[in-house]
Amino acid sequence: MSTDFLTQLGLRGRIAQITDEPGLARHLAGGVRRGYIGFDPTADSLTIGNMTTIMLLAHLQRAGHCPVVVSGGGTGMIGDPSGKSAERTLMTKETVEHNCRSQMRIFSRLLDFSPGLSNKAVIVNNADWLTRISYLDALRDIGKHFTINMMIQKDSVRERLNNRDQGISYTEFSYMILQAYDFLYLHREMGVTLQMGGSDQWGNIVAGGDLIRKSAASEGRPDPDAFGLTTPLVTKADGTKFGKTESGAVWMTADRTSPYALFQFWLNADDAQVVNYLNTFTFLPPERIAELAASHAASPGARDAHRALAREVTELLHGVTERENAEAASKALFSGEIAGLSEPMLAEVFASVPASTHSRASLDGEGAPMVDLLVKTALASSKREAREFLQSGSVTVNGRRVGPEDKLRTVDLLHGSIAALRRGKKAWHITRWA
RNA sequence: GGGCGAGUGCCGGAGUGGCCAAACGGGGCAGACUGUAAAUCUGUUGGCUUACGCCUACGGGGGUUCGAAUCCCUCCUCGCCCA
Repeated sequence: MSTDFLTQLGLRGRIAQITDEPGLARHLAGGVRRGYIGFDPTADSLTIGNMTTIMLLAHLQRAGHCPVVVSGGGTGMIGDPSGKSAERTLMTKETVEHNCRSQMRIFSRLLDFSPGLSNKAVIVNNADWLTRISYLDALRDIGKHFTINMMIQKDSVRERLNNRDQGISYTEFSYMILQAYDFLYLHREMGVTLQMGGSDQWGNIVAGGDLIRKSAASEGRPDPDAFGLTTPLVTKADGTKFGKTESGAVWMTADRTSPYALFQFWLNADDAQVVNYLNTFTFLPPERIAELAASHAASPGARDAHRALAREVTELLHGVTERENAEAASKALFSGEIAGLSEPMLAEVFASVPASTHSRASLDGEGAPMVDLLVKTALASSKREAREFLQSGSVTVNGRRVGPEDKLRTVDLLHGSIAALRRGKKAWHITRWA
């Protein structure tokens, strides 16, 4: 199809580790291959952290291969100890199932599931096979191939073993075996030969490959093709957690993170990371990214790269229309000149910004105190905090700065019905008064 | 099953009868500077109150005391060691 899968990922700096690079390259060149990534059903949506690995599948498909999404309905009932400092609470079966189903809508945005396609994307749920194997079979057929010695070498396990306050349960300890079995099962039943994931999954991925080889060996079969590839975990410039904002994680669905919020998130990306993000979260060709990098280096203040990043990702996840709205809102809001906008234009711009409607009568007489308004619109979490914001001059109404004693009156309304509240530089809330 | 130890705010982590809404660090938020960036500096970070102050909080419940995060009992959870 297009560029070779590994080459493409290499150009983008998306490869952390590969089990057998030359081997995998040869293997991929030899035909349409199937590669999979597992996703934990810990929520009914996925975050942009998960997006980094979904993009691996997307690139795989674009290179002509077949991506397989494994929804962790089975493993999700156990919980992966990787990267977790504490034992997790088990989710109910119902929650896990609901989350699995709900996540499917996301994959269809980035992967092509068209029935006619020869390398169409496939989605499976590992609950389908994991819930069927018996404990005894698992111990005999799978457990035999794992030594405890090897398992306790794993970083995530070792950390928990050495931790004075947090142990690891047998349940989570066994997680690796389940994930390895996934790979084995997919290899046997669907001809999947590649497992991918974030670099924190390296241990689990290697274990899967080992299991495939060992069980083939024990049955006297030749060495099967089983490869592993991991992608670097995305971090912020300072190496801290990525994908968090004031309101929590950045999600891939509009019900949790609005297209506008998503757009803003990328627009505000650290300079040092923009190019990396472009490579990771967009399909823009490396040449185009190089151009953007050059333009950013030449004039960082213009933030062409940020804008391109925000546009690409928002469009990818929410479509053209939503992206246009988000972009228009962003532009209007931060140019500061909302007061000059026409009413229909305002409506369009604000469609993607948090909004609420209030009773016009409450503005009569004295007017509505700003303090209360900030709390009502959730721009402040308490009156005390609201006062703090007002005092420090971080709040504006329709572009005009307001103080702790100020009240909103009918005459302040834009077009007779709208008050656009802004706290700090980035937090907006539109109030309508009817 | 037995012995020992731990459970504090978003996180880490002090505090071991009143001076504790709780040191310190991180994170968050806001302000300044800028480019809706980073770094830096400043402020702030349980709730109500203009404020004096009040209320809720240190795993759950009960108790001792004028007064408890701090002492006692009990339950829960977790860790370590022994079996």
